[in-house]
Amino acid sequence: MNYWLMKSEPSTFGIDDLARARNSTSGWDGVRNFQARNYMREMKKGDLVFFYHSSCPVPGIAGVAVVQREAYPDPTQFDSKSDHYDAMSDPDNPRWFMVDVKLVRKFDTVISLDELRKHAAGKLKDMIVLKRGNRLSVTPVTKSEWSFIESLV
DNA sequence: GCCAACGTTGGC
DNA sequence: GCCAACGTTGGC
Repeated sequence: MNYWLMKSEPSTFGIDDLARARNSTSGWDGVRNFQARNYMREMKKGDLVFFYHSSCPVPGIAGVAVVQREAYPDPTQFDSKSDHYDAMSDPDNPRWFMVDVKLVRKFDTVISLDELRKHAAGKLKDMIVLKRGNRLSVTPVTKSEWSFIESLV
């Protein structure tokens, strides 16, 4: 089993939106970055995901979700009315993929980016999301990083 | 294949 | 709203 971190802006889709979704499950559409897409295609059902809130008053990890459905073509790429429409994508060879995730638990308080940074020289020294200039919206998390962060909850 | 220009992300 | 950092595009 593998571990991941996925970013979303809570003003668009936050952990509370996932909690309100049918079966607490939602598709994670709209990813338009090749590296992030490639990571999503590696995801297996049952993999665990940190749900990260970005571009908000307290950026950080808001809870845990689980991969419920493995990668499949993101329909928004073919919807000319969607913000995520991609005229270059061929329906016979789609560019963009998405997964479905189900909420496992919302943390009582967000593990803030500030708090994570306190460990940036220690246990979390290789964590991608703490690297300078990182913008990748889907990143792998190691087992040791995962366990350590869970211990901060 | 290089690289400048541009658009986007995301913390502050 | 600013701006550093980065990915992508497109001219050459």
